[in-house]
Amino acid sequence: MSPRGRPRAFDREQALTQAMLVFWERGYDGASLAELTAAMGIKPPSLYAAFGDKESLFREAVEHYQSAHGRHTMRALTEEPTARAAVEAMLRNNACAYVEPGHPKGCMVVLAATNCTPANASVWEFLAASRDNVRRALRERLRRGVEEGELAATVDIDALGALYATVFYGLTMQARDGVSLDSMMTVIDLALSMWPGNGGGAASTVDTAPSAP
Amino acid sequence: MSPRGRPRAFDREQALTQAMLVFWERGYDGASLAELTAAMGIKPPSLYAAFGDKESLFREAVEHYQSAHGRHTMRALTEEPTARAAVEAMLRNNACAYVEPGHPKGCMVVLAATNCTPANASVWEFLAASRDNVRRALRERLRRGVEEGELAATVDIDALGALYATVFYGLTMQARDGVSLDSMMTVIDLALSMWPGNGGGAASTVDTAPSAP
DNA sequence: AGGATTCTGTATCGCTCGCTAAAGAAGGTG
DNA sequence: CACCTTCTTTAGCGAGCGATACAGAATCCT
Repeated sequence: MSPRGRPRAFDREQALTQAMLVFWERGYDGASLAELTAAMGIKPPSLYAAFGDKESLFREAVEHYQSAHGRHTMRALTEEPTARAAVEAMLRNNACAYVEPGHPKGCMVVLAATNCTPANASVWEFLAASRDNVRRALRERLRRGVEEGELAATVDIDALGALYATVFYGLTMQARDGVSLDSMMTVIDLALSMWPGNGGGAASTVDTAPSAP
Repeated sequence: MSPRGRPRAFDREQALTQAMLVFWERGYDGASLAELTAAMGIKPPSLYAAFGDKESLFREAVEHYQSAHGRHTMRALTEEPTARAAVEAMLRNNACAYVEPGHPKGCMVVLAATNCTPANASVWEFLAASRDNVRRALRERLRRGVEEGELAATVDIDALGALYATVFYGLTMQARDGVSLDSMMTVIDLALSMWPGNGGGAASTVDTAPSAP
């Protein structure tokens, strides 16, 4: 039951990966069709036949990114046994992913369209919605932590969620600006040292400068 | 001693302000000459005569931004009496500035060129250098805090500086994504609650959900 | 006044953008 | 084999980009 007509001469998945890398590094507007087709090893008509237009290709590239590199985030927030472990895993796994060799630094969902122009408004909203999903999942995980007795009922869920979201998105800027993984891990140490009910507070944590587990 | 020739028919400072607003919202690449000249109320030849080329105009716009809106940052880090007050003023003043009406949200130095393309590489480096200046000034202020006895000599200056830089840059993403000033202020409350030697730690701060001073 | 100088508006320039028409190439199906 | 379908290639479309040539207008200096 093979498809009729001339078979496709390139690997669609592989081409999509290359497109993702270009979008990741250049952003949506900054990635030109010329650079995309060159990286994918195909000509424009093949791209349009296989992926639609530039925006459709971008959306597929983002989904590919989320399943290949951003996977940690939602997995941590849904599968880790405790809220604290979830936040820690989310931050540490992403920090590691941000500086892996072989791809641009930082989070594609944050960096691929920071400016909203009339031309890319729908792309911006697409990424903004994804970022809001993370914020919502983070709050939800904290709420579950309260429900399960891990966190005191008096803890301000929204405030704590906003703090770790801020750190989360700040790490992407740090990574893109070339900050080392060690530095990011120490930032995460500090950010987690103020987890509610952690006891000692920040000072002791800073003084002993612990390393990541 | 007036200049010879036909006098300029527009206010250079005012035109620069309008250009700054366009770059702030659209980013360097996303701001077209058409939109810039329309906002400035002038035609392309006037722009090129007064500002050079697009990149020179952008650099001037960034300098204008830094003296008009980013002024708080370096002022706080150099003029506040204590390191803690400096960090707090830097974060709070910027959070307020990020959501002021009348201009785009978030920090222009962070948002105007997040992606580095061959065409805008020098612009990217210009902004990245400015961000590194903030990191350096932040570390320097903390180091001074140790020198003056405000912070214990055992405190890890680099780690603490990296943490507040991460929060600082994360706040810009939060602001651009529409997070409220209240939420950002609460994030700053939490981030400051783990200042070394703060005593109680985070839990009590979260429980009482204090408001900003 | 007359000339020198500088700014302004019109009308482009060459280039790159995202995208596509048209023809040839490679497979299946009779 | 002829025929149909689908992909690939070449070539180029209209639009928008950053930047400018040119002529006219406004000011100063002599």
